[in-house]
Amino acid sequence: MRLTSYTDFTLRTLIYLGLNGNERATIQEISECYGISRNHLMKIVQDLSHQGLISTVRGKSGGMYLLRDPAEINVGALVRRTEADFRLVECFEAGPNGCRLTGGCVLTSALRDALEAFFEVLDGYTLADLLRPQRNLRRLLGMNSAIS
Amino acid sequence: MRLTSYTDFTLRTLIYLGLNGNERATIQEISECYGISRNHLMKIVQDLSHQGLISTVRGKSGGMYLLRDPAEINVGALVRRTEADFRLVECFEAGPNGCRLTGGCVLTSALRDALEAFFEVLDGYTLADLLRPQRNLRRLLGMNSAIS
DNA sequence: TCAAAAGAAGCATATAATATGCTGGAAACC
DNA sequence: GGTTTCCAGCATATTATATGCTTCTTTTGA
Repeated sequence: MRLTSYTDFTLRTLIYLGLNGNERATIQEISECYGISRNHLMKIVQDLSHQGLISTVRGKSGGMYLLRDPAEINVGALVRRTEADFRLVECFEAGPNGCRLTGGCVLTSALRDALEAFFEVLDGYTLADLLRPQRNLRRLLGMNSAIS
Repeated sequence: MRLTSYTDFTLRTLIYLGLNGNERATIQEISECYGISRNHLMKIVQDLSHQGLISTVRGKSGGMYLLRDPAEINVGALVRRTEADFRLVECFEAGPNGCRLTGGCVLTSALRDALEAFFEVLDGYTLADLLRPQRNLRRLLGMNSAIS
């Protein structure tokens, strides 16, 4: 039971951008800072862009920046979107799946409830909460101490 | 985000045995009933046996049966055990992991809380709860209508 | 105006976790 | 004694995910 690094990187990218203020950040810069794959990050950035969370600018002196107020970006909603596959067990999907217990099994609903509880916690966080220890985080990322 | 089929099959096996009463069930029988791999189930059964949840008997007319009262078998505890890897994100594990935010990041604790909430729900269920619609479940599995 | 910097898009490959299969062995029963 | 069943270890297949590669297009600044 784990989240994909896709989700992980999505959140970390938003944290980076949130800390970065009005400055533009490039994919190159973020991938190097976190030590993650540039290609993988590329797709994440495109998704974030399609979702309208960030704006990307091509060309020289291009890059990306947050479009929305961090307080409006909900972590739970974000994870629900990036994490595509919530099929905790085979029987989570509708239709004939082979498990003969389908229809009478209490387990399915128990797991659904548990998953819901998981997200309810995350729904209580916004990106702004993740950015709270701003000074410390900026230091960890080696950003300039002046906050834009 | 999904559980392994190992966990799924573990739970289904216990449900089968719970419904099966004092009868012995063979690996063959259970794997055919659910349409799952005999080999995979073999390992699950061995683990359940090592955990002291079931007793296995070799040889002709051998098989397995539940050792403990279903009301004493907690679903949360079971899933915690069968699902080995809870590293939701890279930074879940201690030590140097590469993420520069480690130490100042709120995300880690948010995810820990969410995971805890997930398990708290499952901790509220025992195998006995899963067996509740007994008659219906036995019918779904094609078991004899007489309950031993 | 042209070259360099940056993102866009599609496809191919690698990696890692999980699941499945295979072979041989040992115990229990009839 | 032989058949049935679980036991154990190793090998292979499958799948989702992550990474890499190549070729674009857009933008900007010298």
